[in-house]
Amino acid sequence: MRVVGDVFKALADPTRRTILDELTDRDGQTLFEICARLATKHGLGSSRQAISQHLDTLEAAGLVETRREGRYKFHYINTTPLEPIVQRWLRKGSR
Amino acid sequence: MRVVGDVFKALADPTRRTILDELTDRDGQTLFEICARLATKHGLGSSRQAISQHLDTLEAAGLVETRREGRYKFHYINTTPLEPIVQRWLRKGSR
DNA sequence: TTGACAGGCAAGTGCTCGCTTGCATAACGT
DNA sequence: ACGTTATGCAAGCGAGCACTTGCCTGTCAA
Repeated sequence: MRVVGDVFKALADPTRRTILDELTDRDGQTLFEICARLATKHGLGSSRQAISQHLDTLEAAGLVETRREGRYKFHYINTTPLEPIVQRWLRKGSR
Repeated sequence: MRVVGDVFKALADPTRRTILDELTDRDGQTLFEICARLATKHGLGSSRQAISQHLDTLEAAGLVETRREGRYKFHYINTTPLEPIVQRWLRKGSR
């Protein structure tokens, strides 16, 4: 069962936010692609297992969806859970 | 120094999100008011010190601003840091 | 079939976080 | 002045989290 708090917990970690940045820049990357580009472009030295667990967390929150193809697993960002999150407090406050 | 990650960390805890709900419903409450209304309306049995620390976290993130008046300290919600947070990934992905 | 490649599973570790506990400070009423 | 009310500060504890380590499964090319 997926709850709202999972989205916030997934966004709490800076590495996971950078992963979402990467998938925003180039959608549908594999695990190894993400590892390589995080190291080069963002200067993060996270291991493969660490990033794999981060992707699991993001997938559990519904922010990342995956597609298997042979021995490759492609990761796609899904921004659907993002919008209603903040609107919760913006409705009455803004305008 | 206030960083972007503080906002996400502040939103990661369900109790702090409920506090923001309460301040959205009635802005400018004191610490004891928030404690009482969290207990009655939301069924949360958090102690005074716990909520005080949560308010410190929210204030450090810029989501809550305070105003001293005598022995009372009023807490006001500030939704300004909220909007640019999610827009970061919604730009390219949605629409 | 053998080896290399892409990814998964699970136990253990160190650190952070939420919460408690206990005492301290400051403002107000009487 | 005294007690009460509203809040602050700081050390300590237990649970959760990010990360590592080690091994295992499945896929493809030669």
